[in-house]
Amino acid sequence: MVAHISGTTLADNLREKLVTAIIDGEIPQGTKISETALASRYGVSRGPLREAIRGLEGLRLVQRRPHAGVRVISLDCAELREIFTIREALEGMAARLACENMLDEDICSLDELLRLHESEVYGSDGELYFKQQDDLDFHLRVLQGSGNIRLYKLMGEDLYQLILMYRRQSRLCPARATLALDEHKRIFDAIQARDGELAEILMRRHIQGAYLTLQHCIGENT
Amino acid sequence: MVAHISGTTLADNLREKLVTAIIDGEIPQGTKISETALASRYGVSRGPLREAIRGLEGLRLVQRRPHAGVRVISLDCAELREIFTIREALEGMAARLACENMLDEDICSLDELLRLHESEVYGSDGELYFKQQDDLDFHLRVLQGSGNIRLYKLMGEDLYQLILMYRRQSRLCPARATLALDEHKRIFDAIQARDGELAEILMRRHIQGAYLTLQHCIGENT
DNA sequence: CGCCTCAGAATTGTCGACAATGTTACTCAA
DNA sequence: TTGAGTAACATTGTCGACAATTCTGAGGCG
Repeated sequence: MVAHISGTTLADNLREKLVTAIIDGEIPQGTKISETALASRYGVSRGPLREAIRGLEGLRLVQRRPHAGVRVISLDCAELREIFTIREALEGMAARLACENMLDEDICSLDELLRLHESEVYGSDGELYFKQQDDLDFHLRVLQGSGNIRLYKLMGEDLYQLILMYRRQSRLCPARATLALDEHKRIFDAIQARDGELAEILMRRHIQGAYLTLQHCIGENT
Repeated sequence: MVAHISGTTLADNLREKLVTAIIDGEIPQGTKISETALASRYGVSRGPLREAIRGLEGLRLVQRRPHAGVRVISLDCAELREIFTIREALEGMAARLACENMLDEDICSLDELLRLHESEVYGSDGELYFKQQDDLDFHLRVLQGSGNIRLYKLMGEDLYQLILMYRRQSRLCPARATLALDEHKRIFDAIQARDGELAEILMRRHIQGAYLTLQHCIGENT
């Protein structure tokens, strides 16, 4: 009983599954992917599988050498730094743009989101995973508010996959919930005041801070 | 007599060919791509072709609807603006990073490149096309000098394809050669002085200026 | 003991055929 | 005349088999 979701394709479904499998570490970093093995595992032929892998290649989740197979990328600290640097540039710009382009109603909605986050942080205090989702939500909202669709897709669909991969696979210790929320609020204030310059600076600092704690965390764990 | 370049693959070759075909406008914007037609045209089966198309999809050069075919994206002004905004953020960051990470010998090499460009600009004065290649060279050098490999690939391999597509397909009129060269030189000075803050600002202004002239040009031609 | 050579095996790349879906054009009734 | 319904067609998606290339390891030579 194959669950054929209409309007989609085996290769597309498979790509999504593989993305989450890699992000969750189900397929470990550095693993060489065997086409035949994966194909039989997911019950598809090698055709769709190969197309799905081409998609992963576009996301730079795997590296491919012709005639020699693909392997899942392995995340080292240098690459984490690279990704966060790119993120700093892009999300800083997104914050700046959001000041110009975000609709008043979207700003109100973002305000509500922050209040929700606040209640969660100060309400119960064992919500590490939730915190991550909240953080993601806020950043995605800002990206969306920038009005730059390509920017939104580039960050939200491509780079965030890698960041999630880091977060999931390095059991991390973000005692940063209240601090991050506070920074979010100040970024929001800048957006509400339509102060693009300030919003960009604050966002960049926020991401730098996130990187430092994450790096510190990894340094302790490895 | 098929020219099988060893160490590569039909799908990869085909992807490159299709990229240049799209960039050069050989396959017009908005065209619906027929798999069978393209496959027979390039003398390959539909398998490699489909994989190549997956690659194009990753570059966002084509859009795909399941079971309904892919079509080449069509470039409008809004998207041009989006791309240049992203470029501004990323290359600004690249310039900042280059100040920290660029080796002295690479800086010397960049200096030589600029002198070469200067001689070309003031030597013969009918070199519009050359100017574009020079501009590209400079920016790629800075990106490479940032030391951020992912940033370099993201701009150099992905986004620049789209920018080239604009440049090629809108017969443009860059009487900006000397101005751009001057800006390049000032950016170089900042890099040489290891002044990241200034280099980022100058690079961002430079790209904003390039966008304005390009936009102005398109506005006149359409 | 180390290194090179060279089959054999395993894996990747390519192809043609079949199945599933979307599109189009025609018929017929309101 | 126009609109819905439907049947034929065209296109995309999937599969299994074959070809080409790389990897592995056993054997021999220095």
